[in-house]
Amino acid sequence: MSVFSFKVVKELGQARLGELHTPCGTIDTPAFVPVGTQATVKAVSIDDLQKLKIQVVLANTYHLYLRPGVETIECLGGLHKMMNWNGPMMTDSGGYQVFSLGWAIEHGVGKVVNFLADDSREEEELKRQITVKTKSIIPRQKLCVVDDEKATFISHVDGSLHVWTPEKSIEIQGKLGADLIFAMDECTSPIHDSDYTRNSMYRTHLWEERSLVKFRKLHNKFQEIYGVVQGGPFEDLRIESAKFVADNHFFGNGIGGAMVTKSKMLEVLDWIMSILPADRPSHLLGIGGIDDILNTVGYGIDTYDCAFPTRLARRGGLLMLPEDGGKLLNRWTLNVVREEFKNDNSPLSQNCECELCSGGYSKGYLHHLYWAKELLIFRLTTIHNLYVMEKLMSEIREGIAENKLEKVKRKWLG
RNA sequence: GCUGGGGUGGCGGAGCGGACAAUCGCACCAGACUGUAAAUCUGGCGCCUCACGGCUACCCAGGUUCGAAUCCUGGCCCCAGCA
Repeated sequence: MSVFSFKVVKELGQARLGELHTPCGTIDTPAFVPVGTQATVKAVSIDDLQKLKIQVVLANTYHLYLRPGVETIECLGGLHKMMNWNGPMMTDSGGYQVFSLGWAIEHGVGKVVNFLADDSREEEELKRQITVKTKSIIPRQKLCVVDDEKATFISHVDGSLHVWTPEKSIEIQGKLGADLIFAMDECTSPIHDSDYTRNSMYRTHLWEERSLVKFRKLHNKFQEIYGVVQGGPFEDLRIESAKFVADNHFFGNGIGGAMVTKSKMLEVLDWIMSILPADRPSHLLGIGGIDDILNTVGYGIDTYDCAFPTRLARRGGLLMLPEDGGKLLNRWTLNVVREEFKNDNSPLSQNCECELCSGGYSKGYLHHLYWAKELLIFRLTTIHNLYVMEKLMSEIREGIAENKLEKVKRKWLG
């Protein structure tokens, strides 16, 4: 029997409570996966992560390949040992960097387009907005170009050129040694049209086949691989891509790519989740807004990774529990950077039990730490935001277990 | 006292006759952030106005000029070197 397995413990509608078994431990799902791109969740220690009951972290293959380099990581005993994390781990394939270092720079957009993200406008209006936006973009030097064979990166570290292929990604992911790895894909831009997205999707499928071939050749029993569904916001493409992932022998279903808007994301999940094998774990790549998670667990998503909560923390954005006034309207965020907190002697929360909130730190002090660029702010706020994310996930799990997921959703979404 | 240099928006510091409400930093204010080029990025930042636009400004007082932060005269102040 494989050391890997995924067991659905309980279903509530399409939402499910699961156990994702890996050689490094079991992940209770639904779970949030903090992002530790460079083999560290920025600003916090492994001890911090363990106290926060973080179950699994995700690192980035491309970043680690550039620095410190694969050989060094092997010298240091592999990714787990190097970063002193003995729990389950994921690595991304580098496919997202085709977008973030390529299309995102060229198109001047994020994956969920900020100028479209807040509502569900008419299709025509969306297209018009995209056209307007596209015309206003100032071209900048992108750091990745892509063709069917490969992605070619200009290193953001030193400007050197790097050819990136599915085989290379899988080989390196094998050497890094994360438990759960991803097939190489191309993440497209929200601004790409259906023609580009279609061609890109076929390219991704070829890359995923190549990833699988390489992965099987490695005969590594201590890793499992996820496929990735692409297809942008287009129904026919998403369905075709979901079928592709379903038909290939992946351990898990990854769902990636341009969601364009929050409401489109739900449509996408609606199209694909019934196609993807339900006995596999499903991972929604790069999504981790509180509303996004609450709105998508009901489609059967098991794991989420996202840089947002930890990045937000470093910018002074503190996620707020519903008990402390966190709601959709304020994006569950309190920004201690703002002047109104300068002389605020009150603690952030009476309900949160994280190190920041239980440690007697006032909002005014956090405001000061931020502006004084004191490093403590990063650790405290990151711990807090991860605590809130974990609280959210544990309440979701409890909600599914006790048939009260709707109540949990109402509590958080308001 | 002599010689030389200088006084510009909260600060530092450009500009040296029109394109200057004044480059650029810093500081400050606001917004963004979703598989982390991210302790980052984008705006704003004299006064009035949602805006078009208007008003007051480059130590002070005069002057030259169609036009002055920029040139001239006088004053006040600062810095460096020499006595």
